[in-house]
Amino acid sequence: MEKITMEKMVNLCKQYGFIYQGSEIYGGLANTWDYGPLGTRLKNNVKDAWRKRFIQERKNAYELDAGILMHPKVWEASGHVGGFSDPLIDCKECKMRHRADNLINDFTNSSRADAMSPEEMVNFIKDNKVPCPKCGKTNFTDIREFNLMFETYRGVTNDNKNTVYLRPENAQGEYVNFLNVQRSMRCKLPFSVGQIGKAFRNEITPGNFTFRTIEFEQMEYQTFCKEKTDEELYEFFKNYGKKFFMDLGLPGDKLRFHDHEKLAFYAKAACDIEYLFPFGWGEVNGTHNRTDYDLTRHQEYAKQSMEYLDPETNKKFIPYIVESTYGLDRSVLAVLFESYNEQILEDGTSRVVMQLLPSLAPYKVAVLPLTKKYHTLKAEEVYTELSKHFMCTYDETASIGKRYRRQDAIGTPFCITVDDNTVENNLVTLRNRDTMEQITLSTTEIEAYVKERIVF
RNA sequence: GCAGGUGUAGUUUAAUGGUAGAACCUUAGCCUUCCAAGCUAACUACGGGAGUUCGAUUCUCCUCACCUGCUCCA
Repeated sequence: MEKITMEKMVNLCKQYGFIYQGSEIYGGLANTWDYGPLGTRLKNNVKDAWRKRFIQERKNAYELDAGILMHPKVWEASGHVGGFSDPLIDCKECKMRHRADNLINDFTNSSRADAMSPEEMVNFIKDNKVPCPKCGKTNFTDIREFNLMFETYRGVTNDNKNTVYLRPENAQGEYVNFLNVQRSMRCKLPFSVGQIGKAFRNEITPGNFTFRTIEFEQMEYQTFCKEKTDEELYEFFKNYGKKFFMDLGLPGDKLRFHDHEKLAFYAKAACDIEYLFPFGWGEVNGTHNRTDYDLTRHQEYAKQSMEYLDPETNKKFIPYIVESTYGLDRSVLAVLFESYNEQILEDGTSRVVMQLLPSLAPYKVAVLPLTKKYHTLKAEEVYTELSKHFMCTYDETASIGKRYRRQDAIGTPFCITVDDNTVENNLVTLRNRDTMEQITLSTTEIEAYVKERIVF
């Protein structure tokens, strides 16, 4: 089997309608991608799979759909405004860009820069002649703050007071609604609130196709709990997450845990799940123990109590949060890479097979009339009926062999051929993509046969 | 954002200072009763801009995008 490169995957995705370059006719906008008809189906199926595992099949789990635009104070409370832009600095000699805080911390082997202002960092670097790690010289630009949030404006004037931000993470939607959900759904700790939605980060880094984009979709899961249980839950979600990816068809030996040594300011523990992409290990999930940091901050900034009243002890406290975030675009990309399979057949020709799980495949069934002349009407009838139950496609052009190959290339698990036997006896031939087996089924049996095999 | 590379139909590519040839794909027709058959047609390209030139896809500059590496990643 040939190893697939990133470039090949980009072309494949374009050719078959999974993913197109964003704004392509204008030359593209860097690190934006549009999902085509098949990519959209695949993505939705991954969402549905996640929803099933994390909302439907779990007790005390609820889904939320919060706004992308939130009150600006949310981002002050969360720490994204102000203290949370990267202090970037460039070496004038070799043009290498660095983070000033990392430069100082690495130089002093401490974390002293974390408490410094940008001016203090610049002065420290000058006074101590901190060298550029690449060229060894000390000749840096001033610090330029790079805020990762996209800004937009509320109202008709571009007045600073009306600045609002596109959310850089979804979690705050759950946090600010913590008490709403708790009250209206009558939740007891621990309970979870999940959300699927877009987030935006104004990053300057390269993309690796859809792995890193400026607009991306997350599936995330916030579990509110008592402090005494959080370690246990944290471990649980790490493992539950890995199982989820394996259920998507990713093999265990291409998944690994990666514990963070350097923790974000709010986290007590952080662990990524990484998948082995062609370009190396890449994060597909992050599980964090965010402690009571976020709710405490919101209580402070909003001047609203964020406390939960424990009905057993009648004591009030701010819950701890275990967050587990799944990168949707990254999950889809991993599934695409894992599914790609180019097979050499006995006659020497090859077929590209996207071995997507039937539950994830964009189309579950392709209806193919054996000949255009005699079988089209009956085939359309079969197609119309099956379309009521799941996504189907229909193809009557070119030879039957070519049509099988087309479906192989987009991962359709089942092809149904309509021939004389269908017209006369309502019997179709169903061909399985993975086993290449062909069975004869009555038209009334197809629905049950397929439904049984597309459950996630 | 840095360094290197790439940019010709949907894809893979050829040639050229005188506006481009192919294969596959796609579409239509003929044929065809199960795995990219054949025949006949059709469609479609020099990433964008500026400059040099009588003339630029080709040379120069700028720009945009992608790829690889670095860097970064809440």
